[in-house]
Amino acid sequence: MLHQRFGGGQGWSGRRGRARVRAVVIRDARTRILDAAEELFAGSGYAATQTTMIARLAMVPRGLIHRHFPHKIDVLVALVDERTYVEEGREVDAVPGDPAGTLSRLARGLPLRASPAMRRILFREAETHGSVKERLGRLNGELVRRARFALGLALPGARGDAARLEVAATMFAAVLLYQENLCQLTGHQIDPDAVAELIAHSLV
Amino acid sequence: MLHQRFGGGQGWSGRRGRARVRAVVIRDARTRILDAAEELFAGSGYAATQTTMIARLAMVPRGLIHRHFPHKIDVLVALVDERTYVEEGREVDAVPGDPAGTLSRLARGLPLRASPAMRRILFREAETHGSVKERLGRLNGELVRRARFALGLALPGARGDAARLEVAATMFAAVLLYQENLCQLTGHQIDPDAVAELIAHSLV
Amino acid sequence: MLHQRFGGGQGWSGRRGRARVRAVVIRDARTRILDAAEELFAGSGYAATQTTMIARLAMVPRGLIHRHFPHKIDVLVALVDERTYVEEGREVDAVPGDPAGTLSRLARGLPLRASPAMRRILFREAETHGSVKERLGRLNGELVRRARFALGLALPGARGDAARLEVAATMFAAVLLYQENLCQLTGHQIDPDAVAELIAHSLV
Amino acid sequence: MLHQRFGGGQGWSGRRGRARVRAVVIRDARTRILDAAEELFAGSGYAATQTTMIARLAMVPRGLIHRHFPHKIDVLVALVDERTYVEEGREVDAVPGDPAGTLSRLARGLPLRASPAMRRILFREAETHGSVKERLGRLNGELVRRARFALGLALPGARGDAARLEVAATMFAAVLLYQENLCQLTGHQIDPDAVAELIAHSLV
DNA sequence: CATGAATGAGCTTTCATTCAT
DNA sequence: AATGAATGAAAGCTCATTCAT
Repeated sequence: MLHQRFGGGQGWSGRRGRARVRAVVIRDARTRILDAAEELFAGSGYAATQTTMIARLAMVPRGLIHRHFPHKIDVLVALVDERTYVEEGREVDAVPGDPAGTLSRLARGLPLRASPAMRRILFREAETHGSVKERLGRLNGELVRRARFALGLALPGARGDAARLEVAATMFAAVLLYQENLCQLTGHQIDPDAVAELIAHSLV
Repeated sequence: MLHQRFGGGQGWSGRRGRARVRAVVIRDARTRILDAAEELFAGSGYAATQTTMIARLAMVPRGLIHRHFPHKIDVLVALVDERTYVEEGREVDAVPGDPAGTLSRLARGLPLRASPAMRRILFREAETHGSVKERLGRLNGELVRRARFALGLALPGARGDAARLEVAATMFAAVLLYQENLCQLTGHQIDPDAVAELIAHSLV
Repeated sequence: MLHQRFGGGQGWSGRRGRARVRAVVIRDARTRILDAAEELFAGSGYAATQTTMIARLAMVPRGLIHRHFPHKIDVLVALVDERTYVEEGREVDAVPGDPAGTLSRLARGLPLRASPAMRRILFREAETHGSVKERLGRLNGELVRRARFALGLALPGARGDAARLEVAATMFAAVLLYQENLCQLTGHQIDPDAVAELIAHSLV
Repeated sequence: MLHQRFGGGQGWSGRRGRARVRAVVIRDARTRILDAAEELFAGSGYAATQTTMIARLAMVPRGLIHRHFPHKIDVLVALVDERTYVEEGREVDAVPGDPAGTLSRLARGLPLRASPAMRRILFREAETHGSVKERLGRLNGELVRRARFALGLALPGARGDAARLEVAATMFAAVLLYQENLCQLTGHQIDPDAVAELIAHSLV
């Protein structure tokens, strides 16, 4: 499993010598804990995952989890904080006259940095903790906003009226976000490019 | 909350007089338990919902839950068994040349009988118990199958190639099924008719 | 299973007509409850036997048990009261010079009326309720007393001293009482006649 | 209460210093739990003894019991495993011509290492768990086998025929095993030496 | 900082007992 | 008197959290 992570947030960067070594060790344990939690939360859900299981999978003693994360919920919060990221200001690479390509690039350059597992956690645990729901809302909003904007640029003639464009943007965001869930739960794989092409075609 | 239910399965039908009264009382308690569980499972998830909460919301003593459902998981299984229903053999009301209308009718006459809450439960707890996942899989499969079939009938000229039609059917099923989740989690309402219209348009 | 019972204690004997019929029905249910309890208490012990199991085996509704026996312990007490019986005053059929035959007859004409199951219950549940322990004590005492007396008569010359005779009587009582337990638990069948013969022989 | 224990199984043997101290503490808690359970199971029976009572008597918190013994039955199994021991291969110290002394030595060097309480538990809970019954069967079998063998050696002339010798061996085993039960339940003390002397005498 | 035994609140579940019919 | 649904106290067990080492 390879995760994109953004800002470990512990600020060990400047340390030197022995301290650094120890820091690395600690960071490793913390990372392993989060890795394990990510896998287990995505698989069985937050409530059904015991800290014991996390410790076992992370190969750390149980007490160490509570040293890094005083309460169980802090593990989830840390995952959401550190392993999902919505790039809100990024440029949309829209090409006028090519809505399909524009959406495809949007799908690839998704302003969401999150592993498939994290996306499942986001949805599954949206009610569990406010920060998860807030993050998910921001994410979906940004996706819709960007899809709307990109389609507006790609379709200068505005063939599709505003309402239809809104539906297209919403659907696009929904399918991209739920992609992993759909695949996992129903077995149906969804190709973002095909979705982009289909939605683009509906607006021409 | 108003649920469509299909065969309470108690077989009281022929009873009369006093026996009937008793039956009603029993059914009420059982129904209240399922009502409460449906609401709570949908809101907080199965694992995070204690039987005590169900009992309180249903206004029944705790022991009564286990009289009707020996184990907690049996409540979930009963909900899925009795409150979701996939009509597998139903006719598709397809009109050639009118794919949008055909999909709209399909969306309205969805072969899924399940409250919004039940749909959330289906997704959320798909991993919790085999029967939930199986039901969800059957449901999605039937939806895709019917959408595919309806679109084939509605578009006799087969303008869209098979692959695109498949994507359209899959997306249609996904959006319909996830509808509630999307609305709840992201706040974006999705109108099935608009989706039908968009997808139909993409295939013409 | 056929039990010897002594004094049903309900005093239905004199009733007539409808009352009698009803009495018979009641007594049947009560008897079936005790039969079932006897079998289950002997097999699994008092504490591990649920009243539900008794009701099921007796084929009576659960509520009926508590009509006849307000508390669960009352079933055990009734069993001990009605289905074990120590005839304290009975004559000992002793033949001088034939200690083996005397003991054999004593074993056969045991002043204990109790099914094998009841004997197991007596031992197993001796600590559970005072009345059970008291009954077991009385029973053993009577057996020892009679064996002692019988051997005294059968061995007029008093070849064995008093101490040895006491040991013989105690052993004889013990083996007779524990017989069922030993057989059930260890699989070793014990023949009372052989025991009588052996003990008699040891005293000659 | 002093127990002979055989292989505590913790493997602390090689530890030193602080680790050793901790080991002692742990072992103490576990031992106290088993001590308490032994006392309570012997007194009230397994089913009627709550884990709470064990915890109170052992002066440990309730959760600690389940840390050492995940399920209640595991406490019983551990007791039987660790606190009863049947020495199956031991030599029988038989002296030809002295059956009484031979049996006495056999009674004293009983191939069962178990406290009086454990012996009561063995009998009382033989039906509760397979491992208990198996242990009891092995024990009785070994006792009978040894008594038979010892008597065969002690009585070279084989005055008693095989059948009588078998009865003698069985009785000897039964009385030795049930000794505690008899004493506790009936108040009659049984002296193994007297039993040995009596049985030996019956075979001469 | 690291460890895992210790702790107890709180969960599911059981079941004797009650009670309306 | 008969019935079985209802009731809740109490059991076994789980597991997040604490804490001594």
